[in-house]
Amino acid sequence: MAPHFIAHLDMDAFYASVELLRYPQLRGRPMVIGGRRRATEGTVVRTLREYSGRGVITTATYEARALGVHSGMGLMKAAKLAPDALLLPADFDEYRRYSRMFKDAVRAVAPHIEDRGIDEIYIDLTSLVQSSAAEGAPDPWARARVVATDIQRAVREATGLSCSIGVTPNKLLSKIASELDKPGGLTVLSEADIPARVWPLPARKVNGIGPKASARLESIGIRTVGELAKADRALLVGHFGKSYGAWMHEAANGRDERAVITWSEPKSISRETTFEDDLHPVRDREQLSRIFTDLCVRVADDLERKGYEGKTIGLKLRYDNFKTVTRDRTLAQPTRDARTIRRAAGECLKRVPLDRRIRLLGVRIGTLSKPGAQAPRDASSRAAHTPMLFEDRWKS
DNA sequence: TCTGGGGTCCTAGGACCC
DNA sequence: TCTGGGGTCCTAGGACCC
Repeated sequence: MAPHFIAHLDMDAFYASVELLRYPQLRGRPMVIGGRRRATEGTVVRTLREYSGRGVITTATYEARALGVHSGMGLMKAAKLAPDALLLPADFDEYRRYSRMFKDAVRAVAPHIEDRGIDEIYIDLTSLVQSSAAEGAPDPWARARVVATDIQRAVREATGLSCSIGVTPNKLLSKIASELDKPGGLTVLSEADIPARVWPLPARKVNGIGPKASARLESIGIRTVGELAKADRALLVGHFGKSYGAWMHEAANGRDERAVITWSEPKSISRETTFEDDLHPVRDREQLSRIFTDLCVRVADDLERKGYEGKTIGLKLRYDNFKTVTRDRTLAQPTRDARTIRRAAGECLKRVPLDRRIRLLGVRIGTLSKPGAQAPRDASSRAAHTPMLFEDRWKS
């Protein structure tokens, strides 16, 4: 089979880098993005020391990372490590604008791209590498490197931002490769490079092996990708199940057949919020009710704006001890109406214990479809017989 | 002063259907 | 009454990713 040339492109410290375009005088200083915007929009730029409240770091500049802080870290913890690091609130509208700009710039060079969120994409370079065979270098991997360099230049010219790219025969390896030489890196790996470049890495570097799985791997003496690749398949299947265990073994050996998908339908839409202070289910019920209704309205607005309706309404609730529960309910007909969503979510609320303070409240809608389109035929009529409405908790 | 907000996918049991 | 196999939908939770 002809080899594929798949790139993974990852913007370098994306949110922070966008902010530095606005505040170039801050360049070189440790800086993190995160937290809520102040109600009083006075001084936007503060230091971590001055912050109090909930929130996590969404992006840290490389200067801040050198001080031990990283994305996902709680801001209060980060403040202890780097009290003088600058803190900026996130401006997602601006980041989305730059996201569109860099993706458009890439698309102009290499149109076959898969969105993986605001700051990264996969790009299938195969046909470009093939079609450059006539005028380019004889080695296709050298030609892939040229294309990737063109892409990096296009991104920089369009946005002023830098990115890192990995090019390999598949998505899994490219995702690993793009991280190997950040920021501004370009790492090209073929099959033959896997033992030297990938096997020494911690198993955690494989996209899909998270904190839980890597901890369990360590408990059976597997720390690196190479150790995972050489592990007995049956052992992995025994520990992680047929599907996940076998996948892990394939992944560690650099095998991945997934195609670059240029578009897919959304599966769900949700809105959630973590409160500044935990709320009491009874004493703060009016505030909760307002927030609850607002979340439903925002979900309905999102549906409207994106042109979907949905059938399964979900409630998510996180208690002060961080335990999270969800409930959902499938309606007979899809909806995009805020009141209908609110009513269904309200029914979900009645099925959840309310004996602790609440940290987070969220509303979700799934089983999406386009209104007007013929709904997928549902032979079952179970969804149609809805239980009687109880008295509304957190009545709207 | 731990731990945001938006997602996807998987598992597993029970209901229900053929 | 003692017994199938396969398939889909619904629900709850959890791992993982950006």
